[in-house]
Amino acid sequence: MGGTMDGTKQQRRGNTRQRIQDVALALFAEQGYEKTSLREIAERLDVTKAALYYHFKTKEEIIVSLFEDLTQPIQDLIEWGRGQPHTLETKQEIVRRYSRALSHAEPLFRFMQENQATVRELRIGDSFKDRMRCLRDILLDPDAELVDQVRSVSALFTLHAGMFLLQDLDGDVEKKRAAVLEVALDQVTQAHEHAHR
Amino acid sequence: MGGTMDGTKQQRRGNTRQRIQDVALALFAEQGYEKTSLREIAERLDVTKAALYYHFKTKEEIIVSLFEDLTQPIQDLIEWGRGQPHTLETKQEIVRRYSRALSHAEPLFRFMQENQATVRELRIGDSFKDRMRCLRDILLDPDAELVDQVRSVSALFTLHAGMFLLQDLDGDVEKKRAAVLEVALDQVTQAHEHAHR
Amino acid sequence: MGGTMDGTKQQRRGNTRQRIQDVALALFAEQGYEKTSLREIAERLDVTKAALYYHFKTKEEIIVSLFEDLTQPIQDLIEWGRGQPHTLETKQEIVRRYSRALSHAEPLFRFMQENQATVRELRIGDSFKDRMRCLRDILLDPDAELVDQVRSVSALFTLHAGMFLLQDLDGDVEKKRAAVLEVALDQVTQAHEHAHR
Amino acid sequence: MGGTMDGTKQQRRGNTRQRIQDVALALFAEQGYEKTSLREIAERLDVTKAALYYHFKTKEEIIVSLFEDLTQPIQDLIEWGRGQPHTLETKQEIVRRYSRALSHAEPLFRFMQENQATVRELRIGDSFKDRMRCLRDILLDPDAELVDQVRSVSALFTLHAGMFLLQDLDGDVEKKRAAVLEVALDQVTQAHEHAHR
DNA sequence: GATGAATGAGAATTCATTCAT
DNA sequence: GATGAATGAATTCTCATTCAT
Repeated sequence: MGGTMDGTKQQRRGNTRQRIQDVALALFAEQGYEKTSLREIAERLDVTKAALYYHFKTKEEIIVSLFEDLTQPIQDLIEWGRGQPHTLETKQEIVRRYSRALSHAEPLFRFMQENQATVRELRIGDSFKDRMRCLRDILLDPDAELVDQVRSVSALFTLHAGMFLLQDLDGDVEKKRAAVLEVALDQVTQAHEHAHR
Repeated sequence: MGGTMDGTKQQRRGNTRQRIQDVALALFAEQGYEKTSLREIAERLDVTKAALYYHFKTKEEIIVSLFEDLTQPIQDLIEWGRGQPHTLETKQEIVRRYSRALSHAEPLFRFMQENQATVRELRIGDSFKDRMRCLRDILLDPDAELVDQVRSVSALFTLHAGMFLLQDLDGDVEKKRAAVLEVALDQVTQAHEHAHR
Repeated sequence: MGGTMDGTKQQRRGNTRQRIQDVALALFAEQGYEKTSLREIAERLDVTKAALYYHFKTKEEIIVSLFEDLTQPIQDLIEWGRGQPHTLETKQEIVRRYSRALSHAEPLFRFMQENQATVRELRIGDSFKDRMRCLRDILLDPDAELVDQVRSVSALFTLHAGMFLLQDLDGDVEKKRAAVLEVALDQVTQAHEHAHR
Repeated sequence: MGGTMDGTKQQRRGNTRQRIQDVALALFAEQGYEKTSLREIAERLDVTKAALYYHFKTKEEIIVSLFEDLTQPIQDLIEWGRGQPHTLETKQEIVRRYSRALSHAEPLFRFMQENQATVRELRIGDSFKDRMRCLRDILLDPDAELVDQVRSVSALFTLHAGMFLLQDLDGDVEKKRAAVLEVALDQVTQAHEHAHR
């Protein structure tokens, strides 16, 4: 009984963990981590609080699991970037791929962006900082002028902030994303060329 | 009334209100608004929680008062900007003054930056968004290309993020600030020139 | 069925019940009954909590089963004692046998000793008290002086407490046990002789 | 207003802390520490749980405060004992005074006796063990035979156990206490004389 | 013989807030 | 200008227990 041969099999039972993650991320991103109680998450899923604890040992583990699951592409990107030469092309490709990676894990990144104070206290804080530092170090020429270093970092940050900052600007989402990417590429290019003149 | 002409203005009889604000801001910026309890603030000041309530009606009022007291310069800047023509010089001056204003109220801005999720729920959320929008509208040419709009917004954001992002880059604080300012000016200039060609 | 003649008696197919009892007793004795959760027991055995419920209907049933399995020798001792005349020899033999019985079920008795408050609420509480009373009544001459009654009870208690109290006294375990036994015998003897003078 | 000139002044307000201690001790002794919830204590006092937290930072602090307040006499006794020569008279006096001290803090000691597993995990566990060791070391001749050492320790334990063990023996409480004391004195005397022959 | 998933009850603790003094 | 005492509502988390599979 149940499941039959249609595709509902995998969404019937055994998807609770996934559902918890989805709802939690939505609420964390909307209201912040501290303001979101487990009661609220449980209610939205129509399960008991204790059910959450069956799947995650603590509240923190929920956010940690989200972070780990959703930032894998960025981890991969860093791995890839490390193996490449520090050419302009590499840098541009990093920026392009990062832009794409961000857009996939958007709610998570909005959450991290908007809850830095919280994130700092959580275990993910450090992993996240590490990754940002790695990316930065790939984009940066350590002996470039300070101004160009700022330009590189600013590129990353423009990507980060882009989506959220432009929300109330009118225009098509895809176009805005493209514009943000272009500005970031520009900054990275300026920084690189200036440094290698 | 009060203050007389003797210069005791800022210490008056009992500067507790001020001290509460200072400690609260430090803690809010460090740990976030929700994670900072009134107990903690009171303990640091060596007064009771009830004493806080003599000076502020609610916890929110503390942060609101900080916001109002510390963002006056930015309010003034917006006022000034609105009266100016939309020339490149104006835009550059806005960026310069904004950079200076930010550096004065740094902890508050770090707090707002890092606790957006919280801020959104608080009364200050809207005032803050309004002001950001105003600044943006001064820097922006509404009919500029999207890319240039992004560049302008990115300038603001670079300023905002600058201080925090560059913390673990070595180098003198003042120099870093100057570099950040230069990048921001650059972006605004590019945006403007591109649009007015 | 089961057991056959091959000597596998104690490991049969699946000795889980026994393993649960062992682990539970160890944990109960170490941390107390309330502080030991079924989760902990299950984890140590590398089974699920639900598996425990296959073997025992409730948590209490685990401790009850331990009590019943491990105190059989004492039950027997009481039975035996009741059929004997109230001579000094009988009393001394009771003390000797009791000492031996205790040393076999040591962890259980330590548990009962150290968790009296808990035991009192459990079903075993009364059985235990009954048995202690029986033993006492065999050792006691009801019309002896109060002091001698105390001496008899104290003998029992010295045995009980002996092991644990002397833990941090240096010396060989067997010797300490013998010394404890000697003191207990002494008390019982004094009580008896004093009463029958 | 309030208090007038009768003696009710000090029981009106400001005795809550004391009342919490009283009720808590009664419940801890009756049901054990873990089985007694703060809700229960609060309900008996007709205050909220939060009120308990105004007076004690944690549940553990309640029991710690009881321990510290009620065992002062024993602490004093140890101090006194240390300054005395190791004569039989000293030892007997220790036993006498200890008996008296115990009878004052009876519920606490019953609690500690019956919740050793719990006590061991709490901070008081060690202080308590230390004190017992001190007392033991005053009563003990370190080079006495093992049997006599057991006898000394058994004396202490007889005192401890006395009250509780004899509860269901009929007879006047004071008389029972006297009998227990006599047995304990006897043991200490035997141990001493045997050792100094 | 056992698991995976869940529940309902309850625990300790924390918080912003109030108010008589 | 401030305190001491308290509250009510919420929070995270744990536990014994159940049951379909």
